[in-house]
Amino acid sequence: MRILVCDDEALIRDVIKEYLLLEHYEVFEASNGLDAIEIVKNKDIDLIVMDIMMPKMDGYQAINEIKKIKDIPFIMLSARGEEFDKLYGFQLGVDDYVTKPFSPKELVARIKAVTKRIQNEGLTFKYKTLVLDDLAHEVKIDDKQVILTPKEYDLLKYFMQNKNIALSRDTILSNIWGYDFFGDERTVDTHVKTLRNNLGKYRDLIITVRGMGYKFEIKENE
Amino acid sequence: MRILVCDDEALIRDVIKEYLLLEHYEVFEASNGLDAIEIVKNKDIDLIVMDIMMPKMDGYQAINEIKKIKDIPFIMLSARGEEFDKLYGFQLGVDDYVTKPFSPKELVARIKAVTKRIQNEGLTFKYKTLVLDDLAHEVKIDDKQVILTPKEYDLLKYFMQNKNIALSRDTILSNIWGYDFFGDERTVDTHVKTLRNNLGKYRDLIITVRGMGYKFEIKENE
DNA sequence: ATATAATATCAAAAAATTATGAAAATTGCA
DNA sequence: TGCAATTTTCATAATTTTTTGATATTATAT
Repeated sequence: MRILVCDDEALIRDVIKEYLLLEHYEVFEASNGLDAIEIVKNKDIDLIVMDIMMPKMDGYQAINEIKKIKDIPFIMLSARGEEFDKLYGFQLGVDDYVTKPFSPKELVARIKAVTKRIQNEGLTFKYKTLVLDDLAHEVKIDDKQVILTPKEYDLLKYFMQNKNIALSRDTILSNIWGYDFFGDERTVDTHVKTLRNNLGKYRDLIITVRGMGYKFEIKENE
Repeated sequence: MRILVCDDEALIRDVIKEYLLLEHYEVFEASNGLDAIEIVKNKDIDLIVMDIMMPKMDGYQAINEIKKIKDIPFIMLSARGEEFDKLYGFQLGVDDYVTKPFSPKELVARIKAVTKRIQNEGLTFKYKTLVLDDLAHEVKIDDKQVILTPKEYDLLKYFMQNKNIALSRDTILSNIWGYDFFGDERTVDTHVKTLRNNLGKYRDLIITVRGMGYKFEIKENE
């Protein structure tokens, strides 16, 4: 997974780079939009971390140019207080954004989330006649489509990606709701309930692990 | 899990402490970097919450010194508006940081996230056909799942982690129930009983050490 | 062998956890 | 904006687990 970090401050680039290297990403650096475009042309970049405020060509312009070349996911860095209108007005194609000052861990978590999304893009998860087609974003049982709400869909996908692993409510929350969800843990229970109801004969695949959380359990030899 | 909170403001320390105690962390306090170093030397601290701005020795210096002694995860507290450069120039190895004013809930959530990473997870313990798979949070004997209650599971895991070591009821209680359990020591006996029953042919692995406690004894050469 | 101390067992009470249903809040969209 | 769908919260029911305390059993020293 190759990541391009574009920021005019070398210090920030370095810090981000250090953290990403720890996670075994391949990291490229650019100090301005023009350099970034050059790198995108020559390297097979999977994700770009782009600062908005930069001399010469700002982050928005750079993204515009890059989008013409290749469709790459972006995470934007913005200084606190930068106009949110502009931020929101732009967001076609921006996958996430992070406000400075940010915690390195937060940035890495978001990058991970996006890259994970990329890696699982279009994957299909199956168990017997239960099929989750992520590209079509639909779920079928016995070849018949099952209508799920967005959260139910995310939850099922997360379960299928992590089959046979006991997942705490906390883990589920931070992976599906985001690390910054500070609501009630019981929320998970409710969604498990509705998801189970929608899974019909497969409802028992979601096992309650008392004192722990839930587990999507499938016996491999069937 | 032992946490050291280092901040020159007693009020802030107290608030953090209150919240952490609710989560059953053991909390130590230091009002300056020097004290923090002393505590790290003498107590087995698992995580440090460190304010950056402090008199005498600031948070950065303290971290530098502590890192020489022991590699402990840090969460930094920084006042909003503290120089961005300084913040980023330093914190390789800082696991997260939180900007003041922060919500206690947020801080606790971040602490939880870091401590969770620390704890050994996903391990598998085996003895002959007795297998404890911690990731799946399940126990099997002869490839057949054995249903255990949470306490039984924790107890078995603890035994398997400490095989061939005689463990007093007191030690077992403080490790599985927590240091703040004020109940009867006989409680352990009851759980040992039910665990033995569930272990079937392996029930004799748990040996009673009269006048002392219990021991999970396995002969390595079998 | 017997007394004594420690452990094992048991079942009922207490506590904790999860499931569920419904209301309230939020979000997304026409 | 207002409607419909979704998400979240919250109270209560259902279930499971934990603890307690009484009694039985076992081990040990004399």
